[in-house]
Amino acid sequence: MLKNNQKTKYKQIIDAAVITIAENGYHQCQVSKIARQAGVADGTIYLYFKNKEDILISLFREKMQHFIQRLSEIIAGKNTATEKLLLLVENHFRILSENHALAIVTQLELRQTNKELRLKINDILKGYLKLIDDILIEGIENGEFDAKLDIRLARQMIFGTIDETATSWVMTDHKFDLVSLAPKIHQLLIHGCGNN
Amino acid sequence: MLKNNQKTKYKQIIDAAVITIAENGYHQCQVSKIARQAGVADGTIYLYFKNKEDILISLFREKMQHFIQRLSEIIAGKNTATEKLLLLVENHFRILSENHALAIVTQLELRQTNKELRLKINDILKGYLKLIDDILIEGIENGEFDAKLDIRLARQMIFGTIDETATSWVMTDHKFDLVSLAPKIHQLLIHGCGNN
Amino acid sequence: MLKNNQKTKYKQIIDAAVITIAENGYHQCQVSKIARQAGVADGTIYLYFKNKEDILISLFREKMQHFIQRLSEIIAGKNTATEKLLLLVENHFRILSENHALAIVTQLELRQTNKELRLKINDILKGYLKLIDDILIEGIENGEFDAKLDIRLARQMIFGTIDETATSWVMTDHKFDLVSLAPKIHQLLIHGCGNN
Amino acid sequence: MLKNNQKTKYKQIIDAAVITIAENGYHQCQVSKIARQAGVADGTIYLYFKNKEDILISLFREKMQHFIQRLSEIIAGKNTATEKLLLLVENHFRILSENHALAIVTQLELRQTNKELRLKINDILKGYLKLIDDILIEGIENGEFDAKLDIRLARQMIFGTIDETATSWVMTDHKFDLVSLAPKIHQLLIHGCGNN
DNA sequence: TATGAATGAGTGTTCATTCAT
DNA sequence: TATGAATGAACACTCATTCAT
Repeated sequence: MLKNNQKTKYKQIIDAAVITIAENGYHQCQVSKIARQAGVADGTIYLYFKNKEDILISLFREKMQHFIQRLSEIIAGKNTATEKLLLLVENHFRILSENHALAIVTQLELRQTNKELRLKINDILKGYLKLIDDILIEGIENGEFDAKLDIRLARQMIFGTIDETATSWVMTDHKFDLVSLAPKIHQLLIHGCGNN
Repeated sequence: MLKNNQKTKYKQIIDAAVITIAENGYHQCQVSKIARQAGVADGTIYLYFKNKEDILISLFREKMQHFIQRLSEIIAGKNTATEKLLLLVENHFRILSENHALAIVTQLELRQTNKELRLKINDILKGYLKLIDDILIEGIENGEFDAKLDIRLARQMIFGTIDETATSWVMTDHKFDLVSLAPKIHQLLIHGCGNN
Repeated sequence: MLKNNQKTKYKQIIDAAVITIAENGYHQCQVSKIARQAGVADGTIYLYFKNKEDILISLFREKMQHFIQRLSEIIAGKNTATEKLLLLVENHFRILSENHALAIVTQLELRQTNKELRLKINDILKGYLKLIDDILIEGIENGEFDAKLDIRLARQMIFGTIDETATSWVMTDHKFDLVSLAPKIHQLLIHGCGNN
Repeated sequence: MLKNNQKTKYKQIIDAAVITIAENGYHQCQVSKIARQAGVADGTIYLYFKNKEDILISLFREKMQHFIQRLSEIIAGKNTATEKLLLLVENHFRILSENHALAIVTQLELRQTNKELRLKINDILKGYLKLIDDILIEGIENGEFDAKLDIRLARQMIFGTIDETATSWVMTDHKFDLVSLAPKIHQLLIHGCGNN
């Protein structure tokens, strides 16, 4: 019960942080603003998080867990790596489209941080990159993908392309429909620019 | 003579900023540190730049101009879009490899800024993206690239892949040789992951 | 209890400001000096005042309130405007004499401010000028004062004379006894220089 | 010729200072602004004035000299102290009315200075106060004024009243006609508020 | 657990003055 | 005389974090 209550307030603060950062930008998001949004006192924040940076890390970890969980479930049971890749791109975009505040925070605001924090974020990101790697390995093994594929580089292409497209979408204030770009992006990732 | 001297001090401050930001990180880089590194007084900075942000913008504009200039010259006169793309990737990586401090600043530190500044940076970046677009258009016109290519998405894939790889290289403290990855990246961009 | 405590710290800072400004002069009175004198941290100042200028405005408002309050009580119940005017001059001088630091601040330091702040100060001053006007009106109505008196000009004479005398006293480092000048000043204000 | 030229540039800078201070306010009036207004280089200022404060002192001395000179000439030859006092008030107001910029500078901006500078200004002011004293002495000697008049206090009343009225006029952006107030002010100074 | 008043370290920018030319 | 590029000291204010209650 107590633990449940803690969990509630912990998530409450994280959700308040997402909203506050999205609305004010990372550098205009003071701890006191998060506290006010969460409906708790400033000091209470420090009962659940070590410091401000810890809020960010926890926020990213928490959200990325759901992200990975959801994508994993969607991908699971599909037969081809090609199809899995399409679903990954499409649903990555879908999740961001469903939560603009979160999209702003992950694509823009969370990057306005120092290298140390970026390394921690990269660490959390590994779980997501593992999803891509698994698809790539499966594709190579069953002959869908090029046997000589450099997994790391292919993963960087896939993640870099998705990320660049998503950031571009956020920078233009979500002006266009992100999800509908998935098939074309997928086509590019599988076949490249070349006239094959 | 005077103009020359001014030009010199302007560049002197910009180069000092690159070094100081790379060494200290964006948020630990005080104007006074840049001044000391440049060998001028704090106040002198403000004879050449409107404010601290203006140093960053100017730095990025100045360096990106050379970047684009150099890549343009290398690409000019090549016959195929495919070859041009390879040279673009390779020399993009080469320029970063030649100047680790600049790589740190552009890949990491310059991004720790608010949206407003990011938009200004994006504006400057457009000159570079135009280079990519021109290659894509040429490739489509002479049949090297897929006629149905979405230029914007293809450009985002190319830039996203290069950028993600470069950032990854900087985040690992330039542990591997970036330039030698160019051919494989190029292969991925042209043919994708698929087993064509 | 809380309100009481707040009130205490608010006044504590104002009193520290009076002393610090009187000792150092307005332009040499840094916020940190006021904080040190008040025995609080610099940041605490900003829990009670919007900014440095707000300290000054508040200081003047707070002191002027007591000033007016005290003069009003002394004047109340006296029968003639002439007597009231004497008491006003005498007690104006008395209050300044009792608090040299405050006298320095109001006669000299508070005037070293820009027009905008001066207008705010003038606004607060209106309460005091009203006291003078009321005396003048009463004097006219009961025949003590000239029926054709221009209230505004008479008020400016009275206030100008008191103020000039007080400033002169402060500029000479309170060398002479201010209060004992009241009867002569009063005589001048009532009868003028002329040989009536 | 050279001396003439010097004189010219000296006055040129002083006049530029009056305009610049009146337009920008004392604290927004940088030496570089005065230099630009005067059409000289910043450094040139320091060939004619010791420092910024010296510009102010010199400005006040220069203008006050003309002020006193002009008032002296107007007063000279008049037969009664009463008439002289009227002419003094009237022409004091007239000179200020003729030069709004100068009025702003002397009534408002020049007072935003520290005690040290104020003492120097007071010193220059003595020449003007002497004019008043002479009128008072003459008035006492020829029986126009009260034989028991305290010269210092009477002078403070006269100057304080003129000054307060002039400042009030400047603070209201010269909304009313200052010169036409002279007779009433004069009446007040001679006869006071009383119903004589 | 929860509060919120108090803390105090940290920095971009201005501008009077100088001095080499 | 005249210039104007260069100097560098000086300061109000913010905000993450603490701790007495």
